Amino acid sequence: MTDTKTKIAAGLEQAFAARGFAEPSVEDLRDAAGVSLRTLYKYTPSRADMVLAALEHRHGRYLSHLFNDLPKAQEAVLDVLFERVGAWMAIETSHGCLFHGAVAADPGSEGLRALLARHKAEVARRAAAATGLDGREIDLLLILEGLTQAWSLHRDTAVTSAKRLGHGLRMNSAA
Amino acid sequence: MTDTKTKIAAGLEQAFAARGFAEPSVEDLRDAAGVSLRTLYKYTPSRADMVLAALEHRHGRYLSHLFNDLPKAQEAVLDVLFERVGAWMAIETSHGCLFHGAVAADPGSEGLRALLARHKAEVARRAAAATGLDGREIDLLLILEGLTQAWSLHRDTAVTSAKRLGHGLRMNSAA
DNA sequence: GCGTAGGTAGAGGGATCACTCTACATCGTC
DNA sequence: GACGATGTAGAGTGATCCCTCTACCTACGC
Repeated sequence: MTDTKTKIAAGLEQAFAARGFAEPSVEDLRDAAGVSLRTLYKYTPSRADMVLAALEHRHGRYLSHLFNDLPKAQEAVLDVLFERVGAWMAIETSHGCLFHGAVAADPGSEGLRALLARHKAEVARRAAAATGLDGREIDLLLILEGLTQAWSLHRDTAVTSAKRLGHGLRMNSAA
Repeated sequence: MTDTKTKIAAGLEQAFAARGFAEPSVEDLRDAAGVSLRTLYKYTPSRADMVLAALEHRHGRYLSHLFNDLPKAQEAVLDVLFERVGAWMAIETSHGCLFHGAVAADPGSEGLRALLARHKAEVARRAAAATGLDGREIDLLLILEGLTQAWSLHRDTAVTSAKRLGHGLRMNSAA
């Protein structure tokens, strides 16, 4: 049996991703987590902690999805990354970044903001490393963010647009 | 006296922008709108309608802020637009796009999704028209979205990054 | 002077919610 | 076979929330 903590985190992540952060009640979250209310509160002592646990779990899954088993040739990596973002959106979330959504739902939480910053920084860092575009972390992050947001309205068109912007990035990288 | 409807919409917009969509109670919103509870419900018969009214108001203000009094020379317009986005974020919102935030807070609302789509489509359309980059609406939208999201973490660095990406866009636009 | 339109003030209902607590089940270990 | 750790089941509590409703006020046209 998978240990209880990750089972809870996985269930919470699914619930928040599917229904947003405002709507699901703690009892809904209990059902999604597949444990009793007492156990749920043992691992996540408040509803805010449930949000944090869900995002922490998603962070790990997102990094794996994007960066595992990338092609060796660095020129090919960028397109693959953008395609994987599109695939992630199609499978996991119909709308925007869950981390930004969590902060938007509760702008007063310092813990959420810190987690968001950490998540984005690590995505940008690993994207730059994987593509060889060191020093261009923020350019990469901007395209990735734009793709994530625009995908919900434009699907594959947004992916090809991100690829085009990414290629331009590599061109004037040499300059 | 400004008419009651816009006074309410302006107050609601400020309240949601400052405190998110989940936290403020209807009584908080009443205080922000500066009217009585009865009048508030007369113009916006449910809390969901209050969200819609606030976003409708912001839509108009955002378009004015971005597109009024742009320079005549189209080559200069793109940079001005990105700077205005940065200025908007600094003044109006510390975090992300309010429209995306509203959808994230209540993913089930069809009305919100429709409003989001309309808002983004009009921003992209007018940005393309103002810059002369017709046919590149989605590229422009992707940069604008990326800038809006990344600004909260990287401030001016995100603006200069958007400018760089925008210039690349113009270059291979000739190709 | 009076009616009407559009406003204020605020109490109250009915429902929901986050969270706690009691009582009981299961299982591996000595 | 007793025990401690870890789990389930679910009722109860106090607070909060959205929304309605009654009662009253003010400005203005005729």
